Amino acid sequence: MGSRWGDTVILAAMPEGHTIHRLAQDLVATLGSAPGAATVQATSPQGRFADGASLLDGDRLISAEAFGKYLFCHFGGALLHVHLGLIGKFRPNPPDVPGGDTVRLRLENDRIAWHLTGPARCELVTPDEASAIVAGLGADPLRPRTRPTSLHRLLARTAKPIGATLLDQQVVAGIGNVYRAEILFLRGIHPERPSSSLSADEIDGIWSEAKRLLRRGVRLNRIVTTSPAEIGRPLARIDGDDRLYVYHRTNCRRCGSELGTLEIGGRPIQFCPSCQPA
DNA sequence: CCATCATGGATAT
DNA sequence: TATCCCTGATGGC
Repeated sequence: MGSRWGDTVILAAMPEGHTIHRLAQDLVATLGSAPGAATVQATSPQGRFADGASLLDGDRLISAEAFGKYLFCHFGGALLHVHLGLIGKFRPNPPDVPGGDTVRLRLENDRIAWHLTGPARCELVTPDEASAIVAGLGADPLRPRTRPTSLHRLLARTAKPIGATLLDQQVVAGIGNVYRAEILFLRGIHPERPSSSLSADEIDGIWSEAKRLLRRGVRLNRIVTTSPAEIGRPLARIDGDDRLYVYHRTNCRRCGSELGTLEIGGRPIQFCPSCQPA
């Protein structure tokens, strides 16, 4: 269930790039400081980020930004880096909800309390350390004015399957296991195709599809890749089994064919043998 | 109650 | 390639 914040229901979103970009927006909107606005109280109910939290306590959140799945929160006097990993969550609560013993970091003002649980990373970093993290990432389709130039170059250079390179954050940042499967489905590309065999048009297609789907993910705060026309319902009302074409399904949502499953890039991917011929 | 699994990634071998 | 790390929903007993 989502928690309610104003008119917006904020769902417990799943951590691919859209989740992190949406978090950056929501954190600034709810905790961010207009000049003279209230400061943030920071604690670590779990205790594992006690030093960092005490350093942030009483500071102001100036801005927050996402690069792929990496989140950076710029406070007045410190820079917080958060990576949710597979199971991490950063959830909004009413301010009277206390943090439980799994809450690594609690950021609170008079209106809201954000609870960070299960992060792969929660640390204070220097600007140089943050730059080094960002420098190691491929192009992020959710970043403004970003072009797929490096994507073309990196794919041309490797015969590794496209299903593997799309998961590699050094090649393209923000795509995870769900979007990988859905993007390749929508572009009709078999996941085992060697990256270097893709045409320029196919790479541009992957890029624009990623941009479209991830942007939609930010807007909805969840992953929906099916089209309203195909499902026969408005986007906001597409849910459950109808949200995806192939990921974690046994049959193709479009043509009904039995899906294949392969382990590529160390993780399982479903594909439609009919819609994505080899 | 317990085991399993998940939309991720760093680190060891 | 294998192992480990975090949490919590789920399903089997």
